[in-house]
Amino acid sequence: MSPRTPEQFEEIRDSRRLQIMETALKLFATEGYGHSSISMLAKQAGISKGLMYNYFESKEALLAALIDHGMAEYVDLFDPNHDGILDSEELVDFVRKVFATMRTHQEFWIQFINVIMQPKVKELLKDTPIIQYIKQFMSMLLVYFEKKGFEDPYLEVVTFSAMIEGFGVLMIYADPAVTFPEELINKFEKRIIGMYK
Amino acid sequence: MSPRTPEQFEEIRDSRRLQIMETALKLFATEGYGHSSISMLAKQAGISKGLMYNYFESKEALLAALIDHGMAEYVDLFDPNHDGILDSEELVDFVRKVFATMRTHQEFWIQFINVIMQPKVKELLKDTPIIQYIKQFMSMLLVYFEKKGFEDPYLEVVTFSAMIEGFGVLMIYADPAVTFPEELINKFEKRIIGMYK
Amino acid sequence: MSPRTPEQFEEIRDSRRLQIMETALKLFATEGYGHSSISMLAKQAGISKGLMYNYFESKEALLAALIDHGMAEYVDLFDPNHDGILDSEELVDFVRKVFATMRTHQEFWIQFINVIMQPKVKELLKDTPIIQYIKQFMSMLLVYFEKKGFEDPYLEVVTFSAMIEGFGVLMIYADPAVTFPEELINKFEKRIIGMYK
Amino acid sequence: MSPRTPEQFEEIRDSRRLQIMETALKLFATEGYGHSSISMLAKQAGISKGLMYNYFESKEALLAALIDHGMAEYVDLFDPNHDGILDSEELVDFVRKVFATMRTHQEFWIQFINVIMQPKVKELLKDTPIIQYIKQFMSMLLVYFEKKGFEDPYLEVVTFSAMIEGFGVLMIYADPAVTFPEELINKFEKRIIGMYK
DNA sequence: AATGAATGAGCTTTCATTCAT
DNA sequence: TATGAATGAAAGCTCATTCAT
Repeated sequence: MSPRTPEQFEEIRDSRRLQIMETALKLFATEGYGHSSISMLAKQAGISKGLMYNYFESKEALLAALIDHGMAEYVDLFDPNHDGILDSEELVDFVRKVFATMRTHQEFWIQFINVIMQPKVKELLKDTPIIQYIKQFMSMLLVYFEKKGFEDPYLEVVTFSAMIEGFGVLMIYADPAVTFPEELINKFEKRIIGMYK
Repeated sequence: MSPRTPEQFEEIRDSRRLQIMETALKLFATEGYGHSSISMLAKQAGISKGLMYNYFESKEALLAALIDHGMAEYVDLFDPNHDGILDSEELVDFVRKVFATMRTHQEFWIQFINVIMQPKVKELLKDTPIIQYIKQFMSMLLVYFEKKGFEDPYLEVVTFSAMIEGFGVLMIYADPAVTFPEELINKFEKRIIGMYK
Repeated sequence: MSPRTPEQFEEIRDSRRLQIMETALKLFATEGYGHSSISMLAKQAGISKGLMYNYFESKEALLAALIDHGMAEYVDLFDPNHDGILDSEELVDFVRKVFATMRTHQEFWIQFINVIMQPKVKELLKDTPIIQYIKQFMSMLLVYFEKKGFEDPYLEVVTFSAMIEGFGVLMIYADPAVTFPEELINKFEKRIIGMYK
Repeated sequence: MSPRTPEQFEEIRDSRRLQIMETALKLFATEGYGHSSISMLAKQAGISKGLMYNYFESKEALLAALIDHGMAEYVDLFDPNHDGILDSEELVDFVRKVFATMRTHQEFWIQFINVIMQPKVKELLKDTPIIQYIKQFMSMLLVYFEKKGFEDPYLEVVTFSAMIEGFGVLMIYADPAVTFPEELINKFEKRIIGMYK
């Protein structure tokens, strides 16, 4: 029982933080941010109410951290860091990564989308850099489809986006007790790649 | 001097009910159900807090009425009452109606979708007949795509659904100050019809 | 359809008043004064809320009227108007009348007692003349028992009162679905008369 | 510095619970359950409104706890745990205990009776085991009076009950500022014992 | 670092009362 | 005389947050 080193303390702090955030994500996704109380959160996380405030300044700060953390997982999706130009390979890569994420983080993905679609949360998002990344990516998409010779590139951007987002929404609305069939995800992925690569 | 007739009372009630529901839809859509208080609702509707309870048993009952009413607008979309069989014409009709709705009730549509996607609200939806209608429609779609000779009809159902839902979500996430361009809606509609008629 | 005479109007008013009061007594007795709302009262009486205020200034005024009216039924019990002296015959008469009332107005009696035992109501009672009558009657009882040669006349007053009140309470606490057996009332009445006449 | 132990927390909780219940009993007795607000209760108990809900789920739950706790004081009165048979000594014991209680817990007794006689409260009582105990006790009384050779044992049960309950009610209706004379309680107790031992 | 009792602002809801008709 | 829509004050209750330990 030697005293813990500062590093160990920090590790404990980090894992606690993460544990709280995971619990919160689950809770906010199922109950909604507004209907989730700190009491419920503390109980589900197995900690005291007071401790939560040791890790997060407020309920809203917890939400912000949640979103930041969640977005970090996705931000590089939208950043194929070749300044401003999207090529065929990168597009395919983007699609693959998106669906890989959906596949491997299915539960997290659904919960996360569920949370960021809540009106209160949308506001918070506006101040987040990811929005800039997404807009940039859209512009790049537009240029890409132009170069590919699509008749109406803007319509193509919309179609492409709608298909991906729509698929995500379908997953959310599927019976939550059932995992979305991976086979289906594969096929849908292939279809999109086939359409736009 | 003479008291109001029952008809007059009914008229008053009906218009007030509608007024409250319209205000509530707008509020719930922008603030979220959980973050909307009856105080805010009353202020925006220009009535007293108490009056709301003269028309709806509770905040949740108001929400339920909202959903019922909103769904009623869409339920016949999913009910091409030719017992169980969907033909090409009916599918085209369905798509046209969906996009017509998006076009003409754009504001309502966006608000409504915004509301029904909130977690607390999803639960309420489960007890609603529309879910049955949608499931039936999906089955009919599957049969339709089978008959049309699509290689993987189930994938087609998903693609079809994803495109429509995805487009709806895009509208919601577009800058709310700006109307979604009608020209774009037209093109996207044509594309889907072209793919599946 | 000749126009109503003023007398007829007054009759209508009086019967409406009575009807409201009867409904209120029942309601207050079963739900408690505090838990009874004017809405419930109006519904049960088959009138509008507004009309109630046409007949009574307030909910409390209705309660006061109720008590006044109820007490009027009992006030002469305590007023054997032979100035200040109670004789054997009058005592018997008193007991008979009390039990006659319990028998014939059983439902009313129970409801009435139920209402006047509520704390809020007790206060109202203090300003009522009946309290004076009861105190006078107690004094007369004391003198009566003294003259009768009881060893401890004050104890006798208490015993006498306790037996009558206690019997009343028993009736209230008996299963409300069942009428209290008349045979039992008779016997108990006889016993008291036997003890004190 | 170091956090409170679970035992300390439990101690705090227990004493607070009791304090709230005592305040509530007093308040409900004087104001009536219906007319007592949580605000008043909190003010009189010197706590915040919210804290009450940390200890009791609702106003009604508080009332139920009150009754449970109050009844616990009396339940063994009605349970002379000799299976089903009441003898002379036990009856005397019962009477003595009842009056001892009235004497020593006079204020509590009056408040408690005042509370349980309120209509809203009677309903709650129905689900309480004490009712069963009282019924059993009544049956035992009946058998006891039969064995003693009383001409009409059922009438005797009623008389016995009426005298005790009636005396209790007299105490409640006596001027609340004045303590009911102990001498009188003694005499009345002796009288009942003399009648039935 | 950790607890949960305690607070108070603000929520949903109820209800006596008013008033235009 | 009669209606019930409408009000607003106050009720019961919830919950993010604080703080002594």
